[in-house]
Amino acid sequence: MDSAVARERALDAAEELFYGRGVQAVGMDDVRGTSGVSLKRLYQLFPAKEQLVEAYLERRDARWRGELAAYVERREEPRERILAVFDWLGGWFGEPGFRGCAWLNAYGELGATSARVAARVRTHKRAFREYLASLVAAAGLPGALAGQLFLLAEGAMVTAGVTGSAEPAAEAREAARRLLDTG
Amino acid sequence: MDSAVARERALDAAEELFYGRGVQAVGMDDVRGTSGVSLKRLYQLFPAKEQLVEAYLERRDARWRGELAAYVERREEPRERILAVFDWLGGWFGEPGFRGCAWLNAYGELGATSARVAARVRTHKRAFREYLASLVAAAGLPGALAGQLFLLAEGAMVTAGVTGSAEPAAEAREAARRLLDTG
DNA sequence: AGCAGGGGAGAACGAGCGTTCTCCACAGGG
DNA sequence: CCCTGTGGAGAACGCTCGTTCTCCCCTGCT
Repeated sequence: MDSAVARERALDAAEELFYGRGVQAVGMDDVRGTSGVSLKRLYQLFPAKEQLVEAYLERRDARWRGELAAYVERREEPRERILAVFDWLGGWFGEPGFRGCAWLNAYGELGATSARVAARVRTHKRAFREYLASLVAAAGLPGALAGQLFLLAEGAMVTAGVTGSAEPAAEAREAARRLLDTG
Repeated sequence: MDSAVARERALDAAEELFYGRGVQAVGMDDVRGTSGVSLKRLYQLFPAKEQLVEAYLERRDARWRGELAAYVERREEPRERILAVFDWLGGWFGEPGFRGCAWLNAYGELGATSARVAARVRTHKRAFREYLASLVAAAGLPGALAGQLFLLAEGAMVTAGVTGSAEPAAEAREAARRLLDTG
């Protein structure tokens, strides 16, 4: 098996297991069993579990933001684009296997013990916030709105994760709509 | 040492350590060292670590909501009371040693593996949401506002926890004010 | 054919930690 | 003064898990 293929399989397994059960509940041996990549190979590709966690978060970050942006860009109107963020969140929350925001979960588990993971979570959140800011700017709305929309989105993610309901996305969307209409 | 005193000392130590470093990063031996309560006593009072975690969350829940309510009730005007929630959050975020919402942190660490802890987190969040709903109702505002304010508060907590800044409280307050003014 | 080396399977190692056990000091009642 | 039992200190046990090591197969080159 090619190294690149092994790496993808390892990351596929890591993502499925880490996101589904939590990082600490998953051992390297579980990753080996699910991925079919031997321990020796795993440790060649990722010298320690922490680096596998980082790679998992990094790859998921790219995909998550890419899918969000692709969804949003299907709308033409700048204000509609902003609201589309919450529609997309609602779709995500409703997916089978949704277990909250991967980055917040990782931060809760490892933020206190792994500075590298904590930094990666902050990077992801900053990027998401800046993306919202770019949508707000494109709509000609005041910059302060971006932070408020960000808080609504974060609150929706965390609440959907804890309660297992997709409803928070609709609530956040409605709040966002009212903030937009009075901005 | 009286049993009741030992229990309080154990919970004091558990709270300080679990909140400050995360539950999994703290061993029962650390709790013993900090509290001065012997392991034998600890296991008499709390037959397993999970129950110590539950007791920690329960006691903190009572205090957290009590302090919030006491702060809010110093305001007379119903709308001021709602905004006071965000002022109180800002004060909390700025306290030394603030490390995010204890319940969300515990959920991130243990939600996937301990159903009892997960249930206790949901209970706490439901109680907070219902408290907001009571403030909204007392102000004669539409019930849907409560969920939106809740999302802002949750988003502020999680963002303050990850970034270490108290700023999200002010942002959430401003968003809440605008939602109130157009409600 | 012989051999060097990369890779897989899984045992082994070592640390951490939840939980229990051993041993001892000491207080209180006969 | 002895006996009983409660409690503390800390060793011990058992398990999990991250990481490494051993052994062997198989491939590809000479």
